[in-house]
Amino acid sequence: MNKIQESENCRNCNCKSSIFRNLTPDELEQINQGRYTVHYKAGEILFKQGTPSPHFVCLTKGLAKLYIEGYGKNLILALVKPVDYIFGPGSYVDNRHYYSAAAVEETTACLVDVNIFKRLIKQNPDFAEEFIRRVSLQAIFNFDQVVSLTQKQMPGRIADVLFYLREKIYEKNPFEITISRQDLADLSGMSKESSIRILKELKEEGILRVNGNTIEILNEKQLRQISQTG
Amino acid sequence: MNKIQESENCRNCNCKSSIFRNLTPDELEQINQGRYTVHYKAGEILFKQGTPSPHFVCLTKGLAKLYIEGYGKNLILALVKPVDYIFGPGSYVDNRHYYSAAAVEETTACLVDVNIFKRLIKQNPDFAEEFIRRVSLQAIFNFDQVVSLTQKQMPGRIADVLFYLREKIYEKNPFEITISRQDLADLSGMSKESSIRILKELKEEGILRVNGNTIEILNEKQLRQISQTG
DNA sequence: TCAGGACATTGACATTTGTCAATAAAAAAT
DNA sequence: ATTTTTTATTGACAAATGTCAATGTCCTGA
Repeated sequence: MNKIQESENCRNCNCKSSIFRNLTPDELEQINQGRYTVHYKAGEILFKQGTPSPHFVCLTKGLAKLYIEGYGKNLILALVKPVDYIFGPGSYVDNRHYYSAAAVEETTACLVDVNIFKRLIKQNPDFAEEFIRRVSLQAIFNFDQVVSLTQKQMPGRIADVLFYLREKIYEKNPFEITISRQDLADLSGMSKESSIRILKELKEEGILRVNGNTIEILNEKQLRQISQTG
Repeated sequence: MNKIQESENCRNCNCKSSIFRNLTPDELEQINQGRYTVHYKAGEILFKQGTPSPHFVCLTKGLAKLYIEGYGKNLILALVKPVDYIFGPGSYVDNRHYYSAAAVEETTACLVDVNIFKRLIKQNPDFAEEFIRRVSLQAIFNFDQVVSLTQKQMPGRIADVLFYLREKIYEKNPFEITISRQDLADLSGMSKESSIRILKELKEEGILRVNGNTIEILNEKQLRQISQTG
């Protein structure tokens, strides 16, 4: 479907995360040495919150969700699609995962030894700076999310999630979601019944077209308005 | 009141953040060159969300709150006390602040030119690694916070904030809060009326002693229980 | 094809939480 | 000391949201 293609070797691979752009061929070769590829079926868990975190994970195919297992409910922090990576804060603290990750679709990932990654961070200042920049972007994204979750009412939260799905994940409109209604709820901090109801209301108001898992944003302006109003 | 004391010079200063422990005397001198001290009265704003972010800010006295100005409400992300620093993610993205900071008490801070800080990050890999470690700790803290805010009911959220205040900010019990009830509400994502009511209920149940701004956790076990139950 | 299971949908209802208005208390200013 | 202003408190009520139970739909495997 697109030009992304795996390679035997990180040097020639065109499905590596752009975070690696500052690495020399030799450094890429070091990454390659400590790397292996894994396939996951939809629903399979990549790693569980609380377990050791020995890998930098780079998604080359599919879709994964990152979620915190809270008190009865889950909170989905983000969806990750190719070519992006998963590298949680625990790697620099206590080598534990602070969230779980699961494949939403059939997924392929490259795992890289975390120590190699950290060694390169210390060796290559440009790489380190790029890494810090990405961690910062992540933090900014999280700020938006926490404001949405704590200060907006349900329609506003659903609106934000729909924009996120359209702009960052599926990148088209209409888009066919591969996540469940429960996932939609876990992304927007509400019960699945509520997420279904809000979706239905937005449909009845003509703001969305919803047909099973196909969603189209019909009235972007009004949805944007709902996102703002809370 | 304590042994913390400012100095003319970062090298001899014993109120510098421990993040600087990996710097050489020469590097500390570089920090010192681009540094100046500022005093703030209670309530004064250190910087506003959206404005340029030219400084690494290190608190040497007082207490500050970091808060996102959302839709009508504020969300307090953290309180910062000496000797700790404020350095938001915008510095590595677009040089803008993504949250505001205001003095809660009479406060003193050292401001350091952000470019000097970033230069040292690139020069000194140990310093860079320590910085990444701290950013990671921050992220982990934020995870706990977002779970509390999105998955717990009001008593659980207040319980979490009370533990935070006792363990991380005032570091004693009983403790006298210097933040308002509105701030308490902004920390726990609710209206100030609700924060007052929950405090009252916890008092009536004998879990807290509340007298004006003095709070004592009387039944830690039960409060812990409330935090867990949601 | 059919049975079983997972996911989606809906309605009724209880609970949680916010809003508004009134009052009290405390702090700041004159 | 007194007024003014801010902050804290309380109660009544409305709105938002979750829970539970029933039902429908879709998909999978025998």
